[in-house]
Amino acid sequence: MSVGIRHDDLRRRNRAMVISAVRRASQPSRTEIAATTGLSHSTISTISSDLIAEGILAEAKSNEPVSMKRGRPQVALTLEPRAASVVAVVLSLNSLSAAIIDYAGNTVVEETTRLVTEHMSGEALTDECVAMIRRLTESDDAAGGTVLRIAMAVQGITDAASRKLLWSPITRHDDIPFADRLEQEFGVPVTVENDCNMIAEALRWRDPSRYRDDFIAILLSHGIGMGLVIKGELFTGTQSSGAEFGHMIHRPDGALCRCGRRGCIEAYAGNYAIWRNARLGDENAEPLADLSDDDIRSLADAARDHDGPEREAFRKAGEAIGFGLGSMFALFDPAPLAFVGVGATAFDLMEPHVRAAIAKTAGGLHSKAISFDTEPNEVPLKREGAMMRALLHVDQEIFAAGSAPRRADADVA
Amino acid sequence: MSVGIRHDDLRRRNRAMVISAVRRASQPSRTEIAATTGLSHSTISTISSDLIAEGILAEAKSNEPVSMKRGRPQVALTLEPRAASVVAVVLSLNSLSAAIIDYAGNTVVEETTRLVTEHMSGEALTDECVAMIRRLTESDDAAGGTVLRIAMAVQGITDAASRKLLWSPITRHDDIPFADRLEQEFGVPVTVENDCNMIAEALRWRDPSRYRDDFIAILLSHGIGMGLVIKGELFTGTQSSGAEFGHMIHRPDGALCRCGRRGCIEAYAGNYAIWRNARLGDENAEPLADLSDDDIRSLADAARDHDGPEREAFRKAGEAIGFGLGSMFALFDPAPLAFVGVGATAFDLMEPHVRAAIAKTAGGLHSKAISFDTEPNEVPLKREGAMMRALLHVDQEIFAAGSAPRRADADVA
DNA sequence: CAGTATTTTTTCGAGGCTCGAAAAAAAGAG
DNA sequence: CTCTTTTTTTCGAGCCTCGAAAAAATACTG
Repeated sequence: MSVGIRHDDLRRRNRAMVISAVRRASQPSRTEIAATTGLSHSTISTISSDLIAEGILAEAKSNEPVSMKRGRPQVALTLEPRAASVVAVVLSLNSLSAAIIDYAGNTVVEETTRLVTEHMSGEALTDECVAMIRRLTESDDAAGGTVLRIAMAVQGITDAASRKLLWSPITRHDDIPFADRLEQEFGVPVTVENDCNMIAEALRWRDPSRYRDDFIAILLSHGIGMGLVIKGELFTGTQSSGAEFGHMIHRPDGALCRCGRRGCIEAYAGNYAIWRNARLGDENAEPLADLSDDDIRSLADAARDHDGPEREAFRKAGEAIGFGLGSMFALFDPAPLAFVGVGATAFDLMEPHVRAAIAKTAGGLHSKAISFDTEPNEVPLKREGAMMRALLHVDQEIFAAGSAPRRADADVA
Repeated sequence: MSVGIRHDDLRRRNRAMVISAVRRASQPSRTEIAATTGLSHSTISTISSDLIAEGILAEAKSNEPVSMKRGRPQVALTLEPRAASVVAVVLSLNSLSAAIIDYAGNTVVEETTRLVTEHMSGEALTDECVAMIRRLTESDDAAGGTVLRIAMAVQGITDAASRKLLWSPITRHDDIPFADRLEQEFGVPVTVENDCNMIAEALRWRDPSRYRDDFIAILLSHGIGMGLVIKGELFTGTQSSGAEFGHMIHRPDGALCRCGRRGCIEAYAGNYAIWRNARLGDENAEPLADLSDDDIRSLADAARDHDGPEREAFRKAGEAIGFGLGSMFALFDPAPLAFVGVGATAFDLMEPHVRAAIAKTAGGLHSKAISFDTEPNEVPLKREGAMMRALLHVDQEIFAAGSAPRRADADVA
């Protein structure tokens, strides 16, 4: 049962609200914050002056947009960049990247490397992460606030506690405890989360008007991933990161999936599946290990150019996605969709079939009204999502709790 | 954005916690409540004496279980039955029932009627509900607390705000605004919710050790319904009651479903589908309108007796359910299951096929560990669920807020 | 049977938090 | 230079929860 509310929780929650209001709005004044939170002006005044004294917020002195209004001008509040920093790590098939980000969300340093993840053990992968983070934190550019949190976005299934990678297509090894090792190395809390969930988180911040309480991000790539936001919350499994759209069953005992099972949506709509259908015409052929983005683009060009197996392969992919979405919509009603990744460049070939399939399902009543959007480049989204996760945690768990000031140089102000 | 916490919210929430602790535990003492809520003894003491003064709680004087312990004996707190009452209405195919329930959860009066819902308009159905509730509230037995809330459990899809029945198999009419009409008639808040969601709510109270944070109730009846609890919350759609397991797609463009579409799980596992497969062997035959429970039982007997079309029909049903569950488990991991309704009496015929299908899906790793339970009689569950919904609302929204005492005779104590 | 030990419940003052009202601050308008 | 308007801060009042101590109610002990 959830625990009672103590008196000091109250302050903590209201501090959290103020911080979150500042992060969300561009540069709100105290008055605006009072309006959005519903708290009184006096409370907001007290809390924000505390936060400024602690070096978490700052008054934006710089630009004068010349209010042109009578009365005392509003003072815009901002996040103090030096209040803290976080590290966002993105680990994907054959690629690792990391960045240090300041408290205001600006990237301070970053690095990206190619590595052959398929042939690496869990330990080797962790070592690479440790080494890269260490290079970044020790680089000269990494001045500013102390690192208070590290967030990883990885391809694959993570556990519900965000501590380890349970299974991933990028390596043959299971149960890689990234969080434990990284916490040990760097002495700050670490989370490991599924990359598609991070994509969803990022979309929320990129375009809050479109992606707010309910939406679906689908990653069309070698495999098929999904990040799901329902009722304003990231939807995860009870034990794992969940939302494995790609492994919902499209056709019982159907095409051979990379996961070894049969009939998964991914076995029709993953890059390898589209290539297999177009080039081999054999649903049971062993999935290819890797496939370049160009391979997919040329399949798409061929499909656009003339009728043939390529076009049919994209049709099957669209159909699988559409029926899968229809099944999901039976559970929680239709929601706006974002298709992310290379596959999004070929989405024009799939869209009519996606819609046609949805129309045959319970969600079909509104099939035409469902909004589709595409974003070919998933890499920045993954990083932004991991960054936001880390920053929000600092906001809510560390700074909202108060106590000591965190800024490296709190006495400057 | 969610609103800040004011000072009086604090009291309201903590009052809510105390009430909920009393409703949950059998007869907790103040000390136990302090332990479960984490609040201090003094706070619990203040709040509970307030609640007693307001006639919401009472000290259980009666039975002495002879604590056999040294020290001042604990005083058990109970819900004061006369603090309020609620009405629970259950509307199903050709059947309407309602009951008045006191604040402690005891049924005061009840009534059940058969009616031919299929041929009734929305207005006629509402009229029947109004008439039955009026009979109950005006009956002599209905002494006790004032009715503070009415909760309906209906077969079909309701809207997310729990105000109307959007679509139902029990009538050909759509969009029936039960809540508006009943509120107008009786002057108390009314909710209309999907019956399977109420079944899930009821299971939580019947067996909290088994069904708590994550579980699935599946109603095997003429159609297939589901009530889903994830992370301690009833899972509903964003616009509708959602969780329409029966209309997830099992086989694209497959068997003809009662809903007019093709390949839904229900079109393989609903009573009509099992009967159709067993007796007609034609998946495209128009679904029968009604089918008695005995029809299903005799199909099950035949299937147990010898191999043949009956056994095959149950196999197909089990397979459809299993693949459907597998797809769901890809989204949120496996959870304990309760199979409710007539179909549960034939579940022995389906279980191996359900498990075999799950084993072929992403949830399959733990397929043997997933617990199945059956409960043939869904009717009391629906009523209990509606009752609990109504009572919890009174707890949380009305009594937690405080202000005036609600008891009919608050000065008796 | 009286006194002691033990456990539960209540009482009471202290400390925090938010709120409303009023004051102070900071501009533009005339 | 004064008035008006709007934002922000200050200050006392009113709640709420907490810890400690007191009160209450029972079993144990000799």
